[in-house]
Amino acid sequence: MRWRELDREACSVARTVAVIGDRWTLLVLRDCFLGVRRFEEFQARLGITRHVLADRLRKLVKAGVLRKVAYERRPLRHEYRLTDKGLDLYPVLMAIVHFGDVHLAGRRGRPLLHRHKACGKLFDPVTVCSECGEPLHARAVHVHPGPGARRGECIEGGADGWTG
Amino acid sequence: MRWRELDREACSVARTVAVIGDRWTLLVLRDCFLGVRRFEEFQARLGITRHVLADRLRKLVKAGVLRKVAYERRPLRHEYRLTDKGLDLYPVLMAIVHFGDVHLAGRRGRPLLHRHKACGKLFDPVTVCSECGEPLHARAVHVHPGPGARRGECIEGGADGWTG
DNA sequence: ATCATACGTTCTTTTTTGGAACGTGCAACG
DNA sequence: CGTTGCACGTTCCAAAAAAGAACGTATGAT
Repeated sequence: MRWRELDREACSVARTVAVIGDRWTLLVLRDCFLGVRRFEEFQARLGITRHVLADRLRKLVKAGVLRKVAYERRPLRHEYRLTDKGLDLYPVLMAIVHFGDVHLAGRRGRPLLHRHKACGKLFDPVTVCSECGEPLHARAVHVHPGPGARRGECIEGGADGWTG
Repeated sequence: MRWRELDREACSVARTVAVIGDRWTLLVLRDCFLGVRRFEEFQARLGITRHVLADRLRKLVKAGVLRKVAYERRPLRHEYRLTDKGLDLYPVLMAIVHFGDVHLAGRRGRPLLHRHKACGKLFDPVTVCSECGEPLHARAVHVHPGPGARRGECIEGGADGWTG
């Protein structure tokens, strides 16, 4: 399987990975959620090659995650902003941040704190079941083919044996 | 910034991306959560090069996400299983799946359905605030430096301007 | 004129990946 | 005993992607 075939897999992980599954793309998105919008600022903060940055921004625009907005004419200048679709990646980024906070923070503690404006408190993101509201654990979920499944892809037999 | 410098950044996204921020690694983890454990099965399902698969499994073991377990002696054979740390990546994978389900599913619908054993219902993962339990939206979160922050990294000034 | 700014592109070198074959240890078959 | 098959990799070479630095372009400020 190559990059260009990934988005044709009948698997939501594969299709999403085709969009964001790249170290630079994820870091670009992190910066987007922190308010970065301009080419030069991404480049300076990330230390990414200009060539690769141009490529990743182009791909994110094509995927509908970012949009290019002119903020000045004469000379014409653009900036990159998250679309609504892009904002929907927030849970992915928060889940990544939380894993890092819990498992990879140095002894000084986590680098960034998050405050929920609605309740005013510092918080951690928690992934819960949409139906009962209880926190989700891998072992408490059973998975089976949906309408978009294709035979022999993504899930094959009983796929419950990961426990242990 | 190169791969090998990523994990030294004072940023939970960068550190997590240093572990999982790679297309193949994410697909390997997907398969782990679907019950795949053996080299040959990863290779057959993913179509990944054996060389790259060996490399990714080695890195995941080194990162403490997977562990190598002997399931047979004479000949000695190993399989790869998620550790507790690895199981903590479940919210990341579920967030990725959900984004794919919502934004990238074909017209036939989502490829996979998830049932919560605790309540018995088909569900979607929802990311909520640990303090008030309300669903999180990017615009409702304010971010500021924590104890592990380093000057000039990850967040610089007011970082609330991503809206719009 | 010269410099600075913002947003890229071009060029060359280094690193990573794809693809196929080979190596190892052992068991089962004929 | 020789052969086949399996599980788990490693090795080798060609192709693709990334790093690093310089160049291009349009404009406005000094």
